[in-house]
Parts: sequence; C-alpha cells; structure tokens
Amino acid sequence: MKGYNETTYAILGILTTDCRSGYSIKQFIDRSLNHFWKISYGQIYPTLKFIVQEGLAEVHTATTSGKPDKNEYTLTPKGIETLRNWLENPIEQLPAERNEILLKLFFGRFQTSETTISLLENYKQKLQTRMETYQSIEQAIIDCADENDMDSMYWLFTLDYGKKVTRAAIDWCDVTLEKFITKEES
Amino acid sequence: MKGYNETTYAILGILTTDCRSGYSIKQFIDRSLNHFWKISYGQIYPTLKFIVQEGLAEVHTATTSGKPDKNEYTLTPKGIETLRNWLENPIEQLPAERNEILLKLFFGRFQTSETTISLLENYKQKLQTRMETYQSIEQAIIDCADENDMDSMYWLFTLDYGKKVTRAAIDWCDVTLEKFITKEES
DNA sequence: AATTTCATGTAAGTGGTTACATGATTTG
DNA sequence: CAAATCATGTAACCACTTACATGAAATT
Repeated sequence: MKGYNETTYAILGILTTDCRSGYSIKQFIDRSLNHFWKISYGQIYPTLKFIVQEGLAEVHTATTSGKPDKNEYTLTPKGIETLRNWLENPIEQLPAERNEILLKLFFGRFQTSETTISLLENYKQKLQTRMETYQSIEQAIIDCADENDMDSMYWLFTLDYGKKVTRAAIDWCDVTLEKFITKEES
Repeated sequence: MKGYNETTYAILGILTTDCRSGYSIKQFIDRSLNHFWKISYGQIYPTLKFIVQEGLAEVHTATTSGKPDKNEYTLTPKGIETLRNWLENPIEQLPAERNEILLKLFFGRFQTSETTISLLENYKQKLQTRMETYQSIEQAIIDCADENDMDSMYWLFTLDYGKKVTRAAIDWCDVTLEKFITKEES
C-alpha cells in the first residue's frame, strides 16, 4: 500500500452510498460501475485498511443476527473532504486504452483479407453484445427509478457514454469491413 | 518473465518491419502505435530476451561505424508462425476501460453543477486536442504515403477508429453539458 | 564544453488479478 | 445435506512504469 490512487477515491465515493462493507462495495461495483470500473477483493480489503489508517473512515463491526459479522466503514469529515477535493480536480490525462484489435489490424499485411474480415466481424459481434447489455441495463434503470433519484440520472449519463462510444466502434467496423470487401471484389 | 502476452506479440509484429533493435522498437511504437499501444524500455528489453529464449528470434550484434553497437533481432520461422497464429485468433474479450471522468461524474450528486460542468468542459477540451493530433497525423500519412504502401492503409484504419470514438465522446460531452445547463436554468 | 541522440539494460515500486483459506448461514 | 450466498482476508503472481546506471557519438 502506497498512496492515494484512483481505487482509493472510487471506494471513498462508494462509501457515500449505503454500501459500507467490503463485500457490498464489491457488489455495488459489479452492479453499477461494471462498464467503466472493475475491482477485486484483493484491492478492496487492503484499500479499506489504508483508508482507515489515513483517518478517512472509521470501522465498526456490525453483529447482525443471522448473517456473519460485517465491518462497516463510515467516512470521517477528512474522508469527505478528500473525496470532494478529488472530485473537483479535473482529470490529469485521457485514459490511454490498449486495443488488441487495432494491434492485430495494424499487422494486417501479414494476414489474408479473409482473416482480417473475420477478426473484424468477431469484434463487431462482441460490441453488439455489449451494446445490448447497455440497453437492457438502461431499461432496467428507467423502469425502477423514481423521479427524484439523482443517482440514476448519473448512472444513465455513464451508460450513455458507453453506448455512444460502442456505437461509434460498431460503425467503424462496418466502414472498415466495407473497405476490405470492395478490395476483395476488385 | 512468464509467458506469451500481448507485449510479446506486439514486439513480434514490429520485428516484421525494419525495426530490429530494442531502441528502434521503442521509436516505432512512439511514432506509429502511440494512440492505442504504449510500451517502455523496462518491458521491451526483457521481452526481447524472452523471445530469443523461446526461439522466436535470433540476435546478432551489429557494429556500425559511428554509432554504438546494436542488438539486431530477426524472427525465426517459429517466431513468424507464432505471430501469424496469434493474428488469426479473434480477441478473447473487449478491452475494459477504466474511465476516471465517468467515475467522477457518477459521484456527481456530491458536487455542484458548476463543478461537474467544468469537469466535462475540461474533458471535452482534452478530447478535442486528441482529435487534432489524430487529424494532423492522418494528414502526414496521406501526404507521404505512396500508393502501394500497405502499412499506411492499416495505419489509417487504426487512426480512423481513434477519430470515430473520440468524436463520439465529444458528442457525449456536448449532450451531457446541455442537460446540466438546462437543469441549471430551470 | 554541454547537450542531445543512440543504445542497452536493471531494480524498485505500483496497481492489479487469481487463487486460496476460512467459516457462518441460508436455500434448495 | 449439498450448494449458494454472505463475509473477510492474504500470498503469489503478472504487467507495467519510473528512475537509475552506463557510455559512446553527434550536435549545438
């Protein structure tokens, strides 16, 4: 454990919701942030420990009847301050995505056109599946959100981002495939 | 060093071009693959060692007059086979991008509208800069590419991907900003 | 004479996942 | 009673970056 990284802030942010334990943080991320943020227990528990060490949150063991003991974390004023400070600062740099399909395509002169085409078709299919997932999540949010639910609004914003970017990638697949197919015919 | 990872294949791919040393591989990546693939010397040199160990390439020290000695790597038939095999296999899964701006936006109910708006504007500005970079690279490729240059075609494909996806992200910024601004007015 | 470019490499550190260990309670 | 879910944690491993060490030649 080193310093304040994005994972720390992500957990700090989640602690402002009703999720207060390592286990429920994981669930929250898997359900709500999954399309742009993933995290494993191997990060969550050490980070929670770090957060307490830094005085950003306090732990209290909740002994509920029926279920196992739970470590519940509550943000301290310092924790809230730290989170808000991070939220207010613009991101330092755009995420640099590694893209395996672009890497394969880049070395395309080493392959046959058919191989490249099937690579692109496979990629497009995966993007379409992702798009369908986004759409069904969106529908689920719209169906169960009450009017004044602010969280669901922000959730929809992030989903919209995913949808727009995925749509653009699918379009690119179509355009690129088109170029390969006309090249094959000629 | 463990096994065959994407970095290994990336380097194998570059070794099919005129780049045959660690130093020139780094240059190649910085010049041509930078928008979807980055790599450091700390990866390149150990990976080259691994590639030789696996019999995918051979090293020969080239003593050029004037410049320092250079370790030149040449793919073996096994190396070519390994690369081609990787190129032919579809990608296993879509890259899962972590997106800091979406994370910040997600916790937006913890901020003022003005903060969110300036966050989005800053992000949009960064995307626009990226777009301009793509455009000028594209122009440079078009200007200096000869008709039959296959590499430049594939290069343009990957750039087109970057442009389309960035365009979509900029659009999303506009749409989302619009929603915040109308919300502020009401 | 100083700086940049060419060239190769390593050690330490960061950020992360996977697999494992443990154990209670609930549901089928 | 077996399986799933709830719950917390760690050790090993992987991928990668940064900073450093070295040194020669070219450029300014």
